[in-house]
Amino acid sequence: MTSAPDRKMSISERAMAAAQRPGEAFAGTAGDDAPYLEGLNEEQRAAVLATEGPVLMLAGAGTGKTRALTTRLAHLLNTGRAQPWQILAVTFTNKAAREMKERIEALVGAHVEGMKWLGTFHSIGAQILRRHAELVGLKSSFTILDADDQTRLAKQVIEAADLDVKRWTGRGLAFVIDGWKNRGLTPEKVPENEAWHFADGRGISLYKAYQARLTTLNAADFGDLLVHNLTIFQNHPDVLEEYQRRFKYMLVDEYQDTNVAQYLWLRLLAQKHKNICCVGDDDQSIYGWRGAEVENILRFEKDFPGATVIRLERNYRSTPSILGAASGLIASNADRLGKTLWTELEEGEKVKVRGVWDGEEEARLIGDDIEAEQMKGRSLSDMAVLVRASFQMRAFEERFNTLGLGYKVVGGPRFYEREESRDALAYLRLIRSPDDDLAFDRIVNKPKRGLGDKALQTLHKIARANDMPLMAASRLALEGDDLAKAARRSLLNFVDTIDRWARDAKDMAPADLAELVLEESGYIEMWKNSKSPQAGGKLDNLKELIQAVSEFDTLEAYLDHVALVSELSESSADGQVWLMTLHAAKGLEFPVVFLPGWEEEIFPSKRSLDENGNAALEEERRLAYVGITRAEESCRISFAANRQVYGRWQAAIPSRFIDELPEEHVEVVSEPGLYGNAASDLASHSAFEGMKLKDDAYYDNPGWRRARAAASSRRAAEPPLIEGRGSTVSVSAPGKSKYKKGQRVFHQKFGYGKISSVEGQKLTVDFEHSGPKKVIDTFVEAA
DNA sequence: CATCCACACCTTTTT
DNA sequence: GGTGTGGATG
Repeated sequence: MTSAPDRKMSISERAMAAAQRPGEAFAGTAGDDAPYLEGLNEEQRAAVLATEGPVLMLAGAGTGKTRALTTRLAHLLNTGRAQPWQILAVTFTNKAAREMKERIEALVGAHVEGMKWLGTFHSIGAQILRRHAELVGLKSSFTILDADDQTRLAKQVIEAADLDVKRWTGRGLAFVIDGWKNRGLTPEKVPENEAWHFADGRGISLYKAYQARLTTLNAADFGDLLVHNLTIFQNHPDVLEEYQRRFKYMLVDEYQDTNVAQYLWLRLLAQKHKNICCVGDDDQSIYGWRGAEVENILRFEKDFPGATVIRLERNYRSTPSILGAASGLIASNADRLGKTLWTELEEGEKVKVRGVWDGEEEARLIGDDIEAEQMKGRSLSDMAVLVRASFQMRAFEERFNTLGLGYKVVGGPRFYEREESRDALAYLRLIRSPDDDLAFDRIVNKPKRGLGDKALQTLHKIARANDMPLMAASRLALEGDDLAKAARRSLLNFVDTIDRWARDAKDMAPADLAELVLEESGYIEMWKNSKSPQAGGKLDNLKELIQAVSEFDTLEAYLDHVALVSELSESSADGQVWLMTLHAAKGLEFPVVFLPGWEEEIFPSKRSLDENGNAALEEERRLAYVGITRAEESCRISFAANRQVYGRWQAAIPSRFIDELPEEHVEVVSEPGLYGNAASDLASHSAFEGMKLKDDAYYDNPGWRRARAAASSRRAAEPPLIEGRGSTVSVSAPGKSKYKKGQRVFHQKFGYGKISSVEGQKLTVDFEHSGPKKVIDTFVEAA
């Protein structure tokens, strides 16, 4: 059980925490009746007490997973089974790591400080790599590259290989390399036949070149943090053994999201003590696109014979309606371990499904709902709007702004991805690691120092000829006479200044250094003189950045933090509605949850389906499951008939996921006639009988009347149910269309077109002006 | 070196 | 629809 970012511990948890005076807890008397075990259910308790040997904890949504998990850690510490630094606890996200830390702290107090090995895979991987960097040809001061740096570097590699940069993008190469790294593959280990994944068979050699560049730059990308670990463990058994011995107990959260590299890493480390506890929920695996392998969790028992499997199925979060809807939906997935969530909570309101005319109306109605809830005394921070993709957020932000509703976007544009942040960081990076060419390139002439293209080209040439970093090449260039006089003076000044800062850095607080650098470099001056309207904001951000640095003791710690965390700490928000993607919402819960945009092509995402077919569809469905199960009391799904994408109007049809919701847990509040006979058919359904037709004055326009007319002319034509599991909601109504392939039709928004295929009531029409689109037949008329 | 314009790409999700 | 990049131009 986890909670919204700003939610406090429950009262019982606080009581437990208070009862647990840190010092006394370590007296060693804690046994099976320790106070912190109170209030756990049988399965949770089993998960805490099964300390020895491999354990797989299958924890459904809202079943008190985090509580079981943190109690387990507290138990290990309290019973003296392990010292804080002998426990490896890995999570997938920084948010999860932070939360776990806080909750353990509440249980065992300051002892959490000793838990040096609690963190994300990447941060722990980085820690280990710093200690043994030289074993893979790096210095321990190596820079961690973010996605942007990675792409630039990949692009440089492609350019150096004389390939067409238009055809083979840096992003593309970075993507392929990432895929290999996710599977734990160094260039040597990539199967030959996969060279074709990029640039007509040159994939592997480009990967090699890319790695060589990284070594020269003394840098590691995200994937390297783990792959280098694997290389070190495999080539240096003594190092591996050191860690195997150290980690007496291991704990892995969100195991369903681990990729192959992470899996190998865990397996190597667990070999000695085998006390590994993996927690996960196969139904919440939503990171397949990033290399996560659900198989890892599905085959745990094979990997660790004799594993104890514990299922947490009692849900403390949601009402039976919400659970029922979610369970019914996820039942359509074939590839799952399967579990049955149950709850003792009261029935509560049904999951509401609402169809609306367009995205604007959707945002307006959700805004209204939020205000209505607020009137009833509900706090804004108890409500969340969860979207599939971030571009969907804009409609809501605009609406909330007009209403004056406070909202908080989680995971929006990232602070450290902004231009000024990256520039400032580049200065700091170059000071710490002079080999960091990406940083050098970024700031050598920013602000302008008269080191233009000409000078830079010369430097790059020298660097390439001698296979050295740009900083070293600069020194060399200053000895030779390849540079123009002005450039030479300027470069000398630049190099000297960097050197001086590097000396200063040794005995200076990092925040002071940052301030000094930004001032002396003229960087702040540059923005002050800028006429750009954003300059003010940028200066503010720079101040904020310096403020952030001041929370760290060393420059290193700060730079690592930035690379691995990439967000400023979330300030808690009362009086603000949450707005975030479904991915960002995993692990959170809210009394009221809005799930807009449930339309084919958006959710499930077309792009995802195009790339990965059925596997992707199942992942999208799990994402829907995650969304619904975030809700405690009220869950409101909506879809629009029309939506603007890229500024073009698109007809949309309701998501197949809506059809898959079990009818008995759902209440449909679609505007009547919206989907032609679909909605009216629903009205004839037992569950929806007597549904009041709303006054439709609002919809009194020609297009609408046409749609209505078409709808009523075919009322009760076809049964609305998709066959299969008896009672499911059907909104997209696969009835039979009166239109035929090849027929010419007119559509209110798209104009004239010819039908290219008919599938139930869904037509694919080749419109003369807007190209092929899928539309519901009630929206067109014969032309 | 600054500014303009054409164009491509975008709208999946993140360490 | 907006934004960001890269090339051409003054």
